[in-house]
Formats: sequence, C-alpha cells, structure tokens
Amino acid sequence: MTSDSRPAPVDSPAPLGFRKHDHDVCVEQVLAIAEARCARESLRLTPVRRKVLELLLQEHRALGAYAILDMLREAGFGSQPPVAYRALDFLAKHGFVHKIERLNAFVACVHPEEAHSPAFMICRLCDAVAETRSAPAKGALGTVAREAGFQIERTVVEAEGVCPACADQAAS
Amino acid sequence: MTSDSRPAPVDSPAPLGFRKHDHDVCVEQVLAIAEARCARESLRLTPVRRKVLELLLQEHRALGAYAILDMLREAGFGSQPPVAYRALDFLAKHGFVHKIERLNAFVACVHPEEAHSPAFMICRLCDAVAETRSAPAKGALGTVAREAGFQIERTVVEAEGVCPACADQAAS
DNA sequence: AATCTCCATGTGATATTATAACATCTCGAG
DNA sequence: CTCGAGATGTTATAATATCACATGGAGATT
Repeated sequence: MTSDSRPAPVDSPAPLGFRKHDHDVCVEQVLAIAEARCARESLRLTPVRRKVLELLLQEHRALGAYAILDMLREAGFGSQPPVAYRALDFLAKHGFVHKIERLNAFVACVHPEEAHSPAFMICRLCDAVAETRSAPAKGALGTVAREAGFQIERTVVEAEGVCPACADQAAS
Repeated sequence: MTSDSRPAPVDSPAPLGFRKHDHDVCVEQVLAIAEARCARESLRLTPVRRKVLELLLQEHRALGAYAILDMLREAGFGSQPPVAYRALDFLAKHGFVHKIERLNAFVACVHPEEAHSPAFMICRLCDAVAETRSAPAKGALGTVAREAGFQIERTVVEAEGVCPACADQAAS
C-alpha cells in the first residue's frame, strides 16, 4: 500500500481530488499553514504528527491507520498502533485530517485554515476521496433536529459513487 | 446487553427515536411490512434474518454485530460472526436495517416500505439513534458532485450530538 | 542548575470489528 | 429424483482500535 507500488502513469491509480494539480506545491502549502496555525495556537506539531500529516498530504487519498503505521516504521518512528492512532487523533481533533467513517481511513484536510464541516465524495472503484464543504445542519436535517430537540455537534457526510476518471474508464 | 437487563422504567435507558411510543406495536408493524415486501419481491426472510430484524426492532437502537451475535446464540442460532454479518448484509442490502458508520453498528429501519436515503442523529451520551430522511444529493453536495463529474450512488449522513433526553438531564 | 510537571512517545498486550474459505444443508426448478 | 443456487454453520484469520504502563523531553518553578 506504500507509494512504491505505483506504476508509471503519474496519478491514474489514485486520482486525488479528481483534479490534477502540482502535488508538491500543495503539500508544502498545507504544511506551512498547519505549522503556522500550530504556532499561533500553541499546538505541538511534533515530528511524528508532522510526518503523518505529510504522508497523508503526499498520498492525497484515504489511508488506513496501519498503512500509515507502516510508513512511520520505515521512517524510523515507533511501529505500534498507538503511535499512528495518537498522531491521527491529534491531527483530527484540530482539523488537519479527517476520518472517513465509511472506509475507516484518514485523509489530509485540504483547507485546514479554518474550522469547517466537511463532506466527502468517495469513489468505490479507486477509493479516491474528494473533500468539499457541507452545512447539513443548515438544511432539512437541521430543521428536523431543531424540531426534535437534538443538538448537532458534528456531522458525517460521505457520498459514495464513481469518480469522473473511473466513469470515463468504464465508458471507454 | 440483552433486553432482560432493562430495569423498571419503560424506556429510559435506551430512548429510542427520541419519542415514546408503543414498542410492541411498532415491532409488529415493521415486521409485517418486511414480510410482505419479501413475499412480494421473492426475498427470503429466513429465521436468522427475521430474528436479527426483530432483535434490532425491539432494542430500537444501534447494536454492534457481536451484540447481535450473542443474542442469536442465546436464541439457538449459529454463534460465529458470519452468521450475524450475513444476516445484517442481507437486511442492509434490502433496506430493512442501516449501518451507522460512526458506531460500526446497525439499526432497524423505521420505514422500510420504500427506498430512501436515510440520515441519522446519534446521541453521544446515550447512543440513541433517530432516523430521518435526507436528500443530500439534491442540495449543495449534489451540485458540487455534478460539477465535478462525480456520480453519487449512496450517501452516509450522520449527525452526532446530544438528544433531548440527555440535554434535559444535563440541564437539571 | 536541579527538580517538577505535563504531555508526548514507545511498547506489549488485548479488545473489537470484519472477512475468507470451505463443508453441509435446503428448497424449488426441471 | 436430481441438480443448482443460495443459505447456514464452522474454523481460522485479517483488519481496526484501545488499554496500561514505562520512558523521555521541554518549559516552568525553585
């Protein structure tokens, strides 16, 4: 599951957020934003945590905790599950990564600069994940919740389907 | 975790869909609907499957596969995980139960008479789960998906928060 | 500088959730 | 009756996640 299993074509196996773009730049930028925010809020972006965020940004798709753990091991960090889970907990708590419940996996957030309620589109064929924003608490669900007296604190919104790349491939 | 652990008060420990109602009637009704639909569509609502649906309806909250498995064992069915998972797969595939991804658990559907896209409100204090309908593909998410060329097939919408009963308790 | 405290890390063990693989059984179609 | 599809049962194992406890490092306090 590490990136060395990737064949020649640049990014066809793991189509990222459905759009091509300069990976390295995007990784750099988000890391810089994360560092800035941690400095501002006195959060400790330690080496393991930074490494996990970097790995997720580079892969640009959802990775399971154990896949991350393998990479951490290769990078010389601890190799027991809590190492990965703790880093992921920290990153998720502060919005730098999101958990994809449907996949029991994690993705780096693509706009960690502010709090937001994410929604995801998950390709069932290639597992690519694209993040967008959602505001389910403002729509019909919010109305129902308010009427029922339910206080929404967090929402999980995940759409499963077929991404453009896989749809094209199927059509051809 | 079986229902015999329930103390005197009718349904305070597991507040169901946030509203009181006659449990037995509701179980009966939904089972009847399920049976009718299975007959109509030539689906085989076998004893294990029916039992699982009945258990979930009676509990009226999300149960993990292994909790269900324990109950199946007590009822004389097979006691290995696949027994529960297969029944749940069947029921979920046909919309009689839903999986709550956030909890890795399952709830009986409260209106199995027609296909629908469910949304859930999950109390983080008592684990009660209420189902309502959603149509996320028709809102902002649908627009984004259409623009991105992503074909939505299924959506997971789960709101986590505090149910009315728990909120009352906290306030008192 | 010594020490204290808090939080992060490392590790071993274990819990929880889920699936693979294969034998057997059952029921309806032919 | 026989055949085939699908349902069930069982063993084994995979994948995901947490607990508990020892160690370590950076800043605050003395």
